[in-house]
Amino acid sequence: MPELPEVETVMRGLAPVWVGQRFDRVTLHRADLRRPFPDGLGQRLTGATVIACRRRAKYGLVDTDRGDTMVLHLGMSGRMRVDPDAIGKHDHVVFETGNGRVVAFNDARRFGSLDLVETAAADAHPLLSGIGPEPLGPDFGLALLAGAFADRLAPAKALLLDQRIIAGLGNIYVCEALFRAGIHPARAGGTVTKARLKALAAAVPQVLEEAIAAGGSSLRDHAAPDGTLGYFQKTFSVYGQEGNACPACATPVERIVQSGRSSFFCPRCQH
DNA sequence: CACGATACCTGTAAGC
DNA sequence: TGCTTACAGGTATCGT
Repeated sequence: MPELPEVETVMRGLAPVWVGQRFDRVTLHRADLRRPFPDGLGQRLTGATVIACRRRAKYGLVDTDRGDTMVLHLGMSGRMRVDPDAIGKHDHVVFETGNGRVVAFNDARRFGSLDLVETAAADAHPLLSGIGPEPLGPDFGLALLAGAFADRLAPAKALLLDQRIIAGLGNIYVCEALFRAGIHPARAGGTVTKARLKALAAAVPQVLEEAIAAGGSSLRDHAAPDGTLGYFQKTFSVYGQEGNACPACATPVERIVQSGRSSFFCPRCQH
């Protein structure tokens, strides 16, 4: 589910519930997700007060006053359920804070992960150290894209999905950004024109900002951190629109599979 | 090194 | 209706 805008939305929603609050109880309903939980996770968090909820790439970071940072990844199906009516089957970790709020880390497919590292070393965490610049930050722009695309044979789609190049883009927003920039997803990176790279440099932050503003786009199994389901309806220009009219030229949107993943594009607008 | 394919796990929806 | 199959927003790892 979650790409950068969804994780951003989740962390923004978590902040008012957690920041300034102490973890009274942390209950683990299993010992691992994608990987084992770190030793002493519950003890290290219990009694700690949350200082900040933030995001890096698709990772949510929760800093505590003990100098620890919880690093959580929502995988494909992860959600943070706030004040759930009941603890369900896939609520793997349950956090109870001093304000009486309950947050459950729910992840049916268990592709997510949860780790705890020293805050000072968070950037050096093996999951985070190799990740490229934030697309909404100052280091992203035409120069970065031009450098990353130059001489590359890999398709534009694959380059944008590569977290070492840019942080936080996933299948949906890559499809949308390529559409806006008029770039065919299968075009080799090195053959994308300068003009289209420039359009892409503008399109990437644009699609992300719009999604964040919309409260995070979502598919059917995504919920806002406060449980609100109101933003299910966001539709995309090309993502998931196979056979539907391109919003720009009305040509039917096509789907191809690249590296086992669906790419949606307009065959007339994207080259 | 660059790139593609596959595995991980479960739920949902479409197809027969 | 029931069973089977395809597919899902991510990442790590293993071939070629």
